[in-house]
Amino acid sequence: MNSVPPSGSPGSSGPAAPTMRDVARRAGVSAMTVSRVLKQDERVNPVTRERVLAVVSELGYRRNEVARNLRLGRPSGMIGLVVTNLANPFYSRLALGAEQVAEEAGLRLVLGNTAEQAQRERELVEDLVSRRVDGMIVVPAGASHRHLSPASLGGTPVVFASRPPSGIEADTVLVDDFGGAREATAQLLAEGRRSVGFLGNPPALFTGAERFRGYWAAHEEAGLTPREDWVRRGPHDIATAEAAAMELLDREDAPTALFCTNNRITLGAYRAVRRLGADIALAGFDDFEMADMLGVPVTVVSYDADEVGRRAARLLLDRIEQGADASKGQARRTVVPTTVVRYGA
Amino acid sequence: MNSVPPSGSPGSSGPAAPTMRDVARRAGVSAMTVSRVLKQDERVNPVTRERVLAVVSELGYRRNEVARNLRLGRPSGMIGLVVTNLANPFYSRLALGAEQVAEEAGLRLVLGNTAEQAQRERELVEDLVSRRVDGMIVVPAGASHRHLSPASLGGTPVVFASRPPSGIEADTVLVDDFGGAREATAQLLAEGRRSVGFLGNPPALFTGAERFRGYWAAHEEAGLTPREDWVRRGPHDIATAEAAAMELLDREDAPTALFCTNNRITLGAYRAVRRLGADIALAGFDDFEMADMLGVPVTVVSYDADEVGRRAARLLLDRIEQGADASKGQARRTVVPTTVVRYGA
DNA sequence: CTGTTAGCGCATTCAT
DNA sequence: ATGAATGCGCTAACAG
Repeated sequence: MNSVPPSGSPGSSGPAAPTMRDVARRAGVSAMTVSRVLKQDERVNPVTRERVLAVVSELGYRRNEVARNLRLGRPSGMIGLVVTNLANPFYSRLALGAEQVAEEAGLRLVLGNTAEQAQRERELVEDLVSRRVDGMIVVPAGASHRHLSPASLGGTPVVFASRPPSGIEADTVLVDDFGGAREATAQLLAEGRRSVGFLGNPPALFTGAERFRGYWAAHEEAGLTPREDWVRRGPHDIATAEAAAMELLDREDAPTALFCTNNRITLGAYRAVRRLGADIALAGFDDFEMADMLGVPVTVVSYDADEVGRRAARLLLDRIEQGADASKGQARRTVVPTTVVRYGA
Repeated sequence: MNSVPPSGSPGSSGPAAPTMRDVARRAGVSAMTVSRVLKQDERVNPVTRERVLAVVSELGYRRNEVARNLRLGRPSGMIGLVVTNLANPFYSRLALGAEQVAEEAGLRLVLGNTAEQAQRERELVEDLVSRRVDGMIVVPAGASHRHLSPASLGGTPVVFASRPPSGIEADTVLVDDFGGAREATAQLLAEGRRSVGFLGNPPALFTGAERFRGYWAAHEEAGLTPREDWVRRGPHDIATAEAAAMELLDREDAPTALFCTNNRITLGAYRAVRRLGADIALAGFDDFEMADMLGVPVTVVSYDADEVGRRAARLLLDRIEQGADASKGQARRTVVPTTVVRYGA
């Protein structure tokens, strides 16, 4: 599918990048000496060093890191980042956080977007292993993740982010989906909104299931049981959320509040509330700008998406440093905390 | 299916990934035959092929693409993407667009974030060249871009995105900053808002300068001259934009409309308008959700950020295919169009 | 201090 | 249809 070979140069190959030998020849030394100079090896005659450096800059020579890594038996010095949807700000922040940590360790990030397609994920991961990445961070797409086990990856360390692996053990960074949803829902209930509807992610998605669990738990702790007919687990964008909210709110026994599983859903619900002019309180996962300017009470579950990426990268770096023993040791799981923020009406 | 990695030495280095020779030995053939099988070379005995493939799957062997590319004298099959701020949705969409096109060509994306620091950009670019990327897409940060010329990059093709290079010629993809700003401002003027303030980016930024030019041009075309004291080029986030807008609007001779150079500025201005309860029309670059629900008239300059990334990637692929002749041929410049959308009061 | 030898994993060329 | 030699660019390990 995507195995189109990288385009070589069909025509006249341009002036090939100079090699160490080119530098060596021009400086009247051996390649080894050039190598030593570039490696900051102290035991090189200062005069020789200067001469070499002069030629290096004259020729615009750059050490070929690819060949270097090969010779040193090292991986590529890159880590793979496989996300499901880079257009989602959550994942671009995650990428940013991961990039920061990787950068500090001198590692580069190779990006892949799966668009939630398990098949693409498979190919991507395969390709990254073939490129000898040091490790990878994956937001898993499909249901089965056996193809992501260290074994089938030839030992390349993997860290899961945002969603846990199923069927295998591996380091994982999650958001406190359950706790955040529970706290936000509890907030609504505590404010006297006793009938809270649910709008959002399908249960097949880990985050969807967890947030629904939290919504439910908050009710139980308040001695309540949510009404199933106030639960809508279909909407996935602003438009469908708006429609679902309209349908939920525009009737006799409508709920007096809604819990939404992400900010797109919240925005859709908000539109419905505005159109109906009803006194409905909103709560939702994901903070967003303007939440305080909406004119209706909004409770938001906020968290640091960058931190998810940073932690994932740190876990991965740990594994990478462990080398062969990476597969040993317990899989670690860390949960990034959430904060519930209440914006006044 | 189940691969049992050979138990490695108890020391440090884990079970090294199997090589072609390992496969060859186990299959009782030469490495060359394995290579041929993996290359889909037809002239291999079908029986031999099957035997080899069996061992490949048994050992979980993966061809080392790094070594392969080195041997073939090819670059790494990756393209570098250097952006100034991945947290900005514009750039994450750009990345997504570039990834799509790269993916189709079988190329991977290597990501780097400069945080607008020229020094980081320099290092990043240097590193990418050393890693032998096929080419790179850069949103340039500093003022001088000579370090990004094909010459100082050893011939690695570069495409500029969002901002043009200064001092060198290179393929570039821009957004119609001028046209969009002009049209949005003209819209305000046509609606009878004859006094339009300006809020936004410093002129040092290309986009800031262009959008200001557009703002100015719209006035001239209407036979007007903007009042300098209605221009605020300092604000860079919501808070500072809100403050600047407050200061601009809360006085006798306040403008009746504001043009904002990006959506963060627009949101800040909106906050000020809401707080003052004044009849102020807003126009701004960048579309955003909820623009139609703000309760004040808002005109927005919308454009396809993915398209910027896609076009940049296509230009780059062109250059890459040209091979040595990449430096030849005119630098091409393409401008992604903008659409002005008017959201009712 | 500096050079020579050898080889990382793979594929081209030339053999058989 | 298959294998042996050779080298991509680089560097550890040994000379000297």
